[in-house]
Amino acid sequence: MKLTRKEEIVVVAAKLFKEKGYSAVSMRDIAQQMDIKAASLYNHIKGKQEILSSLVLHVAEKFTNSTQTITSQDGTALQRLKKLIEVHIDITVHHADAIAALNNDWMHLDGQDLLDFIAMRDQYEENFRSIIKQGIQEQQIKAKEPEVILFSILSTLRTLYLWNEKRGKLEVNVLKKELVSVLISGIV
Amino acid sequence: MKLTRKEEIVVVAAKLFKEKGYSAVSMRDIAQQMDIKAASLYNHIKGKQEILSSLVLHVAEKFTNSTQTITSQDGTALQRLKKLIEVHIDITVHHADAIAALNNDWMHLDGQDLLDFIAMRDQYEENFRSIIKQGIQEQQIKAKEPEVILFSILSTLRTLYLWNEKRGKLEVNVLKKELVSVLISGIV
DNA sequence: TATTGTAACTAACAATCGTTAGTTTTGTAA
DNA sequence: TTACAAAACTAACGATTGTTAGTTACAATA
Repeated sequence: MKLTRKEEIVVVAAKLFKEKGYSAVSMRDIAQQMDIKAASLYNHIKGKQEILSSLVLHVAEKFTNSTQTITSQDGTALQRLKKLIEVHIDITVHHADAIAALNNDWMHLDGQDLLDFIAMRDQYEENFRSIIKQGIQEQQIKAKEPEVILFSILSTLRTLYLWNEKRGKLEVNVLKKELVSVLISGIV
Repeated sequence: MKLTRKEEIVVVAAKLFKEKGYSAVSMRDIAQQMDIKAASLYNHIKGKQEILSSLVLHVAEKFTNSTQTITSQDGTALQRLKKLIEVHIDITVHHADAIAALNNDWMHLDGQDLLDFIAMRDQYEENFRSIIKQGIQEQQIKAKEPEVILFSILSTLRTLYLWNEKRGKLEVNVLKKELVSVLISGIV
């Protein structure tokens, strides 16, 4: 599929944001990477903020929709949790750069974009939390602090983008299987 | 213990860096937070870079020294792993803001500081990795991909600083016990 | 061929950046 | 009270920031 010029800009910017963060990347940096002048970017985008919000909100929607779907379908808590991990890996593999911005640069969103993001993130976490609590109630999951379990799994999934480059040799399906096993059954 | 004026600046800056990242925080922001003018900061520090390197290198040394100590002492792989998690929690609780910079702003170090940091980080990871491999060899740890186990535990520990605020009610010793259990024995 | 839309350009803007120089205030010790 | 050092100040610097205005190059369409 062919990208529009705007999409090209967003892709290039995402790669730079991942390296140095949103604030440390100038419009001139982005332009240089595309072999044009900074002013030319404005033929395609409204401003720097629009690049960030395109990047972050798009992938945030993916995550929120995924958890929403999984929560609404039936299945045991463990089946849902497994599915959640797998979906997370899929999205990460295909949108690693955007996830970097989602993790590290979301606070530079402004106005309604920021509010929308926070709402989506909260909803996402709440869905995740309810699955864990369901699992504890059904005695499929150990009765540990739900927040400790939530945090532990979530932080691993969120940081997966950093590790995706070094994945290299490891095939996606193997990664899914191993990570599901480690996160759910532990390492002993 | 009373802080020097320089240390005060570093503490204040760390808090701001945590919120918006190193690049998005100006010297005027830091000065304002201390109720002085930006130029006055330079009576105590050489520049913005020095704030960052004080912050990051100091806590990086703590981590590297801890793993080094644990690796050099005797004990089974699991005992070491448990100790490693506990030490990580201790450092996080006392230096949450510095860890934010260590995680998110290390790439803005320059020159020798950057090289020193990378060297310490690599050594730290290598120590961690060797403990896991030792555990697999001794059949105390499941024969999963070592990198998956390493990454999974490490990303949880590294992101702990984000979660430390919400910890609130949860006492440190309880957190240690629960997190060790979740990371090592899983959740089922 | 003439027209039109896309996408590049040059030049410049006001604002903010980290930082320096030189000066004044403040607190402490002689 | 005087002397000195610490720590603040004002004013300004050159560089870089995101962005705008106006113009030009080029390809597709009528």
